[in-house]
Amino acid sequence: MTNQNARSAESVAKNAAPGRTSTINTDDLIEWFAADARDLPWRGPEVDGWGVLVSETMLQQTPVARVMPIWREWMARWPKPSDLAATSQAEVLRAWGKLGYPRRAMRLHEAASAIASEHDDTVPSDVDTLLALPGVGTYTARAVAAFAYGKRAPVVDTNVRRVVARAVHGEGDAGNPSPNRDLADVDALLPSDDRDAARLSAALMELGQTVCTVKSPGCEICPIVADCAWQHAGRPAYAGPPKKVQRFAGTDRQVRGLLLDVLRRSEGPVQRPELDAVWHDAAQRDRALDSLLVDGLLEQTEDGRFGLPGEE
DNA sequence: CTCCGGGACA
DNA sequence: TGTCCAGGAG
Repeated sequence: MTNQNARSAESVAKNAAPGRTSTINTDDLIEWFAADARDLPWRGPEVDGWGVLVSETMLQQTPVARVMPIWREWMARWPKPSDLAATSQAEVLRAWGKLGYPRRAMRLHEAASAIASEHDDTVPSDVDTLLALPGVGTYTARAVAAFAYGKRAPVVDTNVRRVVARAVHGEGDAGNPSPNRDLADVDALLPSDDRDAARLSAALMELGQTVCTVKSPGCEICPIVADCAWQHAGRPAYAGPPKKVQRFAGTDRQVRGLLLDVLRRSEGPVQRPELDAVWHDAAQRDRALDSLLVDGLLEQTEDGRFGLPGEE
């Protein structure tokens, strides 16, 4: 195992100066991950690119605990992209359940069709090819390349951004996302070897999720605390611009969720009054219903009822 | 920059 | 009640 970021006398000296950029010991992090990583189902050796793509899509803005049962069910029902592609949108939306952001399910369904028809039913390993798939963005494309195919690709999610902001830059937390800067920061940390780089990417995410957390970081058990610029700077509080908080209660998002839940739980299309019952504000209800139709998450039947797409 | 779900936990 | 959670797209 090679390590391009071995700690040097110079970097240790730099670490001692608060507020300065530091270099973390990537070997320590990789070793820690090998010993302490959680045993998540999509990390199994038998999991292929499809399993990783499904897990990464489900994990977008969604906690691990909620994803696990749904991911297992999907893998059992649809072990290959073509299996999902052959399924109706209505069935896919029901199986997505209450994971949230159901447009993800529609995009994954579209991606499965593209993979089946254009990529020989095999999830691509090339980042640019992955990026062309619906629902696959900067994060997911690199996560699949690294975790499924062991490639060297900077994988930057909210956790990695926080770890880098702290350990490398000595800041309390990351500011607004800046994709190019974030990718460059992480790229600079990655060993040149593909396998080691992929392991480090997984380790950085795991550290941010389980140790270097937002509220109560476990610095006392952190494998790279000796090199952490934030630690050396006295763990300063976040000093950047205030982060934007999105409301949920009372928003169109909530109404859309309530409407869709009626359809998920019904056998087939329902009459308008059944939908109207879920929300008091008629104008907002209509707006939400219309947006669901526009998004293709709902369809209207010939006789005026509403149902999940692709349903009779 | 705004919108897009939903649940758990302080 | 507020906050966070393996983001992506318009």
